[in-house]
Amino acid sequence: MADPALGARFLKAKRALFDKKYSRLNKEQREAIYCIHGPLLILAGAGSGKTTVLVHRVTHIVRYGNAYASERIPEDITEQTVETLEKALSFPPEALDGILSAFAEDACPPWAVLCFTFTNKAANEMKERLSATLGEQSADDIHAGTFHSVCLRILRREGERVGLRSGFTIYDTDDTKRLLRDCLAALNIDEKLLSIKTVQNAVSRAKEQLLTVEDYDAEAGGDYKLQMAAKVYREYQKRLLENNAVDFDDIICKTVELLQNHEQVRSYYQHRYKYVCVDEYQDTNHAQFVLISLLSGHYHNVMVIGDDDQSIYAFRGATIENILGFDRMFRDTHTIKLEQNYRSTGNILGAANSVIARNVGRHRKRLWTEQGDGEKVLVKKLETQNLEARYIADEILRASAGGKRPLSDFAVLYRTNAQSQALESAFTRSGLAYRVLSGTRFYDRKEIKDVIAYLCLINNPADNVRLKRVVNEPKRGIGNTSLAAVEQIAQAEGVSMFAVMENASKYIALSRVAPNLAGFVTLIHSLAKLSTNVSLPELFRETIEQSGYHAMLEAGGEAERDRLENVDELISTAVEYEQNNPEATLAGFLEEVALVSDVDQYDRDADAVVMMTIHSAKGLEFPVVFMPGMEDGLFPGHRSMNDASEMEEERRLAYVAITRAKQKLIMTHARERLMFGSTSYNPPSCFIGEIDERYLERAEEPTARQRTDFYTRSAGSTGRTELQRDVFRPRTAPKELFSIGDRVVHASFGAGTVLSVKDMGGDTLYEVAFDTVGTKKMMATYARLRKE
DNA sequence: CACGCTCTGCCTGCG
DNA sequence: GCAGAGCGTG
Repeated sequence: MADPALGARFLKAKRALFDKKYSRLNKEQREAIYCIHGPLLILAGAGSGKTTVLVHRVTHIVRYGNAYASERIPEDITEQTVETLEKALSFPPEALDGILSAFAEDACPPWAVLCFTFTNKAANEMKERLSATLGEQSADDIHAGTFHSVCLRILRREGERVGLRSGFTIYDTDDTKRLLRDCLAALNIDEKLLSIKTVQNAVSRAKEQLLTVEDYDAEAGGDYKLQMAAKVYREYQKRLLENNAVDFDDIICKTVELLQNHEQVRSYYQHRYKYVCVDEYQDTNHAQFVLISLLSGHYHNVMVIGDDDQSIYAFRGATIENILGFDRMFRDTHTIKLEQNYRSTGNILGAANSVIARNVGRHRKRLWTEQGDGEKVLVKKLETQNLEARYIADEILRASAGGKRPLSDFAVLYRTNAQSQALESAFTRSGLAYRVLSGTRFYDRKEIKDVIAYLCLINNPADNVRLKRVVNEPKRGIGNTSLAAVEQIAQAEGVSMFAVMENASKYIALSRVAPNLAGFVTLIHSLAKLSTNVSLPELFRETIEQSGYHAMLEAGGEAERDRLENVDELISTAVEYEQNNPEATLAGFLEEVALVSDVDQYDRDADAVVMMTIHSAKGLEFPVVFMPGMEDGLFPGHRSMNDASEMEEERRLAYVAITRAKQKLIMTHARERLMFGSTSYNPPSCFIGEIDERYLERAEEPTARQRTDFYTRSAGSTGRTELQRDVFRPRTAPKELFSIGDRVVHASFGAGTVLSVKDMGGDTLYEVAFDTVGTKKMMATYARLRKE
């Protein structure tokens, strides 16, 4: 037996070495990494290095297992070994890996670690960072993915046990809507009584709560509306089954059902995954919580990380109670709070803290920083939304002029997508390069969904929802009446609509449209045949050609040009997919498309101001952040203002927005604003009032007359007053006139050549071909061009 | 069956 | 203020 004093020195040296390895992290972060057994809740405030902790912890588990906490002392330990270890303490952290690996104990194989994320983007980021620390080989074995992709993988293997037939398709929210519309029609329910949106939400909430049709029916009780919703839910599930389809919620709750009811399957996965990690835990719903509990049911090594203060998705079913009550749901939970912020200045954090402190339902946290106070948060009142937009554009031009800051330093974060309109036009006029992260995602575009629907049909002709979507797109003379007849026969005979169409001539009811139906059937047959022997891009091209979809868009001329481009873009994604997957199949492509619906829009390298909703900004950070529309009725939204829990969610949203800013935050509000076509006069947001004044700087406002003056006269009109000049004065030389062919320089676009010059209402519109950023149009007053 | 007119309702949105 | 859906007519 070794000398106890020597053993103690060994343990001390070992732990000191680990601390040294992670010396760039703070104490709480290190604690999170070392704590690998049992339930762990990490409350990670905004900007507290959440991802770093997550990645390091997984890496640590795989490399060293329980090495840090272990009390084990090697039998053969000698004075000399301990001395070597103690000496190693002076090594740089990077040089310690070799020594530390000798301490490894119960290191976990990578394939036994499961990490859940919410978005594909987060999953990819995690995989990338794990590759960087662990090496590609091990990182690839770690199962990191979205809830949906992980569950789908399980369902593809075991789905038959919960009533899914192999090759089932996935319906997105739009397909779901279409199917629900059919259900309402079949049940003779007026959409005015029970809107599609309402049932869609009801069904989705029900599934997130793991309520079956029977449960829901029972809960409806005497409530007529709920009873109707229950009927629709029942019909909807029946039809999903007929179409061999699942919706997004089914992917989760069918997996839960599978694990709950099939001991063998449950046991397999429980033993397979030794460690379960969940990112953004505040966004999980009840079904996901149950899933996590089931999967971690054997080893109980479940770690969740998140920030209750950033829970902003209650409206889509997330239950903040999951993170608030984690320690009650999992016995012997260890909780760690990460409160040191590495992102923002003191004033910005002060503002964030004072707003969020008003919420009642939260874990108490207070962000702090070692950085200085920085600049105060600027609050600026403007007269109208257009002036607000111009103010922002002007401030950005000023702050970026002469390359002081790249445009990518600036972000404009707003509550609603509609707010981007005014901003965009102001930015265009100022010649500011900008990017809008819009609400409609690539795969949500109508033209893309149409082409995909054709492809789904080739892959699975039983898919009635997709069939109905494209059967008359472009027009083929197959209207609703004929379609209804087809559907009725299909229902009566218990076959798919496509099967009825294949034999259309057999049915008297269809005699009139039979030739049209036959044309469509021939199209799908011929494409299906093609799909077996040509490449995916080739198949896509043939699909849009033969279906007449391409011709239809071309006939649309200028108006449809974007759509045409998007369709071409889809073909490019097929090319890419084939390059990445040697065994590319149509079914595989469609599956990926169903779950990967965001082509990551945000490119942080592009030199452009970025604008987006606060929701989409979660997880991002920017040196300078503008928050326009800080008005009661807009933010917080008028629907939330008389509901305490909704107000708390809006407040968390404000907290998310504020904590995106690293150095400078500017909040603006407009006295009058166009909402739904009419003018509203909104008071400044109550959230501004909740910020302690010592963190604020209120910009003084020009008088009403002066402002109106500026607004009513268009930029550069002959009647410009001194004041207007003062507000929007060009920062470079006074307006100079250029002609075609002149070489000019723009503050943010660099050098270029003037292509055209056009007089426009006293101002001049230049079209300039820049050497590096392409051709742009801009008004002289705002472009501030200089001679090269 | 297709087109055009009127009516409604509208925040945020991952898979 | 605008888009999508419902409805009536050619």
